Amino acid sequence: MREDSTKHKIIEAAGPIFAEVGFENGTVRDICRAANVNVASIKYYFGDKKKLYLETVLYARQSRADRYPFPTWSADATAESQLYEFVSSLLRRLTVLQGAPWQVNLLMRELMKPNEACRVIVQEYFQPMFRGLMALIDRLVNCPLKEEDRLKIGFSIIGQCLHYRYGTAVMDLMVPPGLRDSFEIEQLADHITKFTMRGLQNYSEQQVPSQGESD
Amino acid sequence: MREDSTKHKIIEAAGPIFAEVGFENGTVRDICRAANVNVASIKYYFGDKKKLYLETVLYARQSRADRYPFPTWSADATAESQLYEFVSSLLRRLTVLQGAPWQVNLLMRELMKPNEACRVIVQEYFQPMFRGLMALIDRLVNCPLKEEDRLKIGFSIIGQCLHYRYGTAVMDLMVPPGLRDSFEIEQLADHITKFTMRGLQNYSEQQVPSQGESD
DNA sequence: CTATCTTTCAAACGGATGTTTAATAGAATT
DNA sequence: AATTCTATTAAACATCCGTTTGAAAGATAG
Repeated sequence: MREDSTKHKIIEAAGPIFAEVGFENGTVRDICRAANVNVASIKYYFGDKKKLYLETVLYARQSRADRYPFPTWSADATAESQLYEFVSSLLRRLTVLQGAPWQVNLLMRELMKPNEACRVIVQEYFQPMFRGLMALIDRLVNCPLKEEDRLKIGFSIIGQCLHYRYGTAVMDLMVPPGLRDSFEIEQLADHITKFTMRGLQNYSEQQVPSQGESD
Repeated sequence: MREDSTKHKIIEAAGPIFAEVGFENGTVRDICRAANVNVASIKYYFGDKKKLYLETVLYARQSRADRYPFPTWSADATAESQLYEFVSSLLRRLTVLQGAPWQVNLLMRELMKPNEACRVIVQEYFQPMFRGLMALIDRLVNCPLKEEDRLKIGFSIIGQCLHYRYGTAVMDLMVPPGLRDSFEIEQLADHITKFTMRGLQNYSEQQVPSQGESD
């Protein structure tokens, strides 16, 4: 698709708008004004607003995948340094604490309130990342894992990261201004890595006594 | 407020609608049809749609606080059993893995995309819970903590829990049907508790060697 | 009963939305 | 040059939105 084609201009204008206010609240008039095209162009090129949204979401996924093909870990790196790399790159992708590019916001919006594009995104975008993480977990743990435990550990890692995106508003009210310096991406990744490493270190060797076990 | 008053009927009808589709997409006509009242009632009782939304959010907060005042831990329980109690009650509050009542969904929506009601909710609903968690963390860790570390640990715990609500759509596609039995609240709470306990156990005694530290 | 206040109602207002039309301009083809 | 296809345009259409109106119905008090 040519960079200056009308279709491309519309998608590039629709992306940030849909990402910020969602499908319903993004009006075709706003989009067309931002793209400097006539309103009728949407019917002409996409059929209707819904199809424009779908193409915009898939375009966002594609352009993110192009820019971040997939983190390739150097084979000789330690498993822990790979975990750190995974966590920090995930935080960076979500551009936690910064304004995220519209592609990320649009994909997150789609994942949280799934439309038709969600399945495609999960399969092509999320699952490969998650499989990489699961393989990494196997390398981090000193014993074979049950599938369900692998999943839960993966969710624990991802949950720690995603919370810094979901809970932005809450965090702003919880973290005193004087401590903001301690919540940069590197330090968050460092904390999450260490927290997770300890959580996994003696995963099977020594079970912590737990009350949840017996009742 | 009387149970059958018009005002009460409107709020009870507005709650589920706003919770499901948000403020902008919830129409006063839909709400009034659901409540079996005339559209003009909204102006009469609330002034306008915005004020109705605000009152509905605060009503949701109040009714949740009434139902779940705050978990009172028995003083003689071990810190770990208190952590398990905290985690499982949080999961249960969010009614992870179930359809949540509209009050929860509305509050979550408000926390993620804050309007004016957000500050009140954070202050009256979230901060007390979080303070309780931080005090619990102090009891779990065998050394004095820096404030920023306390916060990060708290976010790690809460992040693990909240991910099971945020990521519902993703999880449904990630967890094979055969493994669903392993993802009941008790087992999730058990995993998160153990994972966290290990993450904290030797928090200061022995630092895991980390690559994130030196670069 | 009368008068006053509160509550409900159908209808309409002004504006915004997604969509469609019919005409026009430009490029490509014959 | 004449024709055909593509692309763009301003304007209109039908619908929905939040809000408002003015009158009717109901309750309350004198």
